[in-house]
Amino acid sequence: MPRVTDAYRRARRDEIASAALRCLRRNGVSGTSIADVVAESGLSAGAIYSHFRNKAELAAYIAGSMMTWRIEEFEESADPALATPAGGMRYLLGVFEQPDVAPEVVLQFWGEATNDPDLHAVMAGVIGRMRTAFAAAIRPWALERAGAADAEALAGRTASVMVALCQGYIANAALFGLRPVDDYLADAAAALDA
Amino acid sequence: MPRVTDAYRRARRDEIASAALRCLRRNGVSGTSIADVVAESGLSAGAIYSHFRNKAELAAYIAGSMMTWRIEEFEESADPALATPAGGMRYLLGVFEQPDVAPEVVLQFWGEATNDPDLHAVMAGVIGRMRTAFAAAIRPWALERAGAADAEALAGRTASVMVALCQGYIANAALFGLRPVDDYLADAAAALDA
DNA sequence: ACCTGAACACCGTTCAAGT
DNA sequence: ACCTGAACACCGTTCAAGT
Repeated sequence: MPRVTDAYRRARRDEIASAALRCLRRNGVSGTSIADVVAESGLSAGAIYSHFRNKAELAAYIAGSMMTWRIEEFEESADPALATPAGGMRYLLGVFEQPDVAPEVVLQFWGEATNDPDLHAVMAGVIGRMRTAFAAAIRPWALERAGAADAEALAGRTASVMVALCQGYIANAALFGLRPVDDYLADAAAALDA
Repeated sequence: MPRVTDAYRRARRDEIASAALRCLRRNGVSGTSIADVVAESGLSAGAIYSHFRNKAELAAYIAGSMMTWRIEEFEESADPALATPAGGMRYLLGVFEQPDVAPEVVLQFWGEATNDPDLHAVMAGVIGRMRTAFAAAIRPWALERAGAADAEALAGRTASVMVALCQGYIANAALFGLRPVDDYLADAAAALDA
C-alpha cells in the first residue's frame, strides 16, 4: 500500500474526528449522534463507518489524541519548574487554557470508559504515560526527600497521586467551572498539611 | 389526596429506582435502556413513565438519593475525628465500602451532568450540601489556623478543595480501582508539602 | 389514578450498489 | 478502496384503552 494512502486515511480520520469533537463540545458525548457528525463533516454515514468501526472507536480516537500532545511537550521539556509535583500538575492542567480542550468532554470520556473496555484501555494508556512522565520529572525532588533506596518508590507513589489530584481538578472544573490551578494546589496543601 | 397515596407513590418510585440502580451497576448509565429497567422491575414502560417524566429524571432521582444519607450522617455526627479535613474526607469516602454505591456510577452521573441541566442542578445540590457540612465541621480547625476574622473564609476555601479532592479520589477509583483513602491523603500531603 | 402495550420518531450500524 | 444512502434492529417516549 503506497504511503500517500496512509497519509490520506489519517487526514480523513482527523477530519472526521475534529468534526466530531466540535459536536461533542456543543452537545456532549451521549448528546451527539452519528447523524450530527455526518452533518458537521459533510460526509455520509457509510464514509464515517469506513474509517471507524463504530461510534465507540471514534470516541476512543478522539480521547487518545486530546491530551497526548501536552504530555509529549511535558516529556520533552527540561524546564526545572516542572520538576516539582505542583509544577508538573500546573503545567499539565494548563492544557485547559486551550479553547478546544474542555474538561466537560474529558469527564464524560472517563464516565464512558468505566463501561467501555476499549475506551478504558485508551484512557489508561494516556493516563499511564502521564504518570510515567510525572515520575521521571520529579525524580530529583524525590531523591531530595528520601534516601536513594526509597526515591524510586516515592516518585512512583507521588506520580500516582498527582494523577488523582489532576483528576479532581478536572472533575471539579467540568461541573463548577475552571479556577486558577495555583489556588487549588495551595488550598489543598493547607487542607492536608498535618 | 390521602397520605397513603403519597407513601405508595414514593415506595413505587423507590422500587423503580432500585431496579434501575441494579441495571446501572451492571451496564452503566448509557448502557441501560428503559427496556432493561422494565425487565428488572417487572413493570411496563408506561408504568415507569407515570412515575418519572423521562430517563433523565429517573437518573436525577437516583443521583440525588445515592450519597445523601451519608452526608446526613456526617451532618448529625459529633465525632471529633471528623473535625479535620482529612477526617471529613475519610468519612465521606467511606461510603464506597457500601456495596451498592459504586464510584463508576457516580463518575458517569458527573459526566452526564455536564450536559443535562436538571441532573447538574441535583448534583450541585448534593455536592453543595457536602461542602456546607465540611465547612461547618472544620470550623474549629480553621479557627486554630487563622484569626477569628479569617476563619470563616479559610473554612469555606478548604471545604471547596475538600470536595475537589474527594472528586479526584472517586474519579481515580472509578477508573483504576479503590485504594485506601489514608494512602491517598498521605501521598497527596507529601506531594503538596512545600 | 395507575397501568398496559402497541405505535412513532430517532439512532447506530449494515450493505448492495456506485465511483 | 472509498463512498452513498436506503434499510434494519433497537431505544426513548407517547397515548388510546383498560382497571
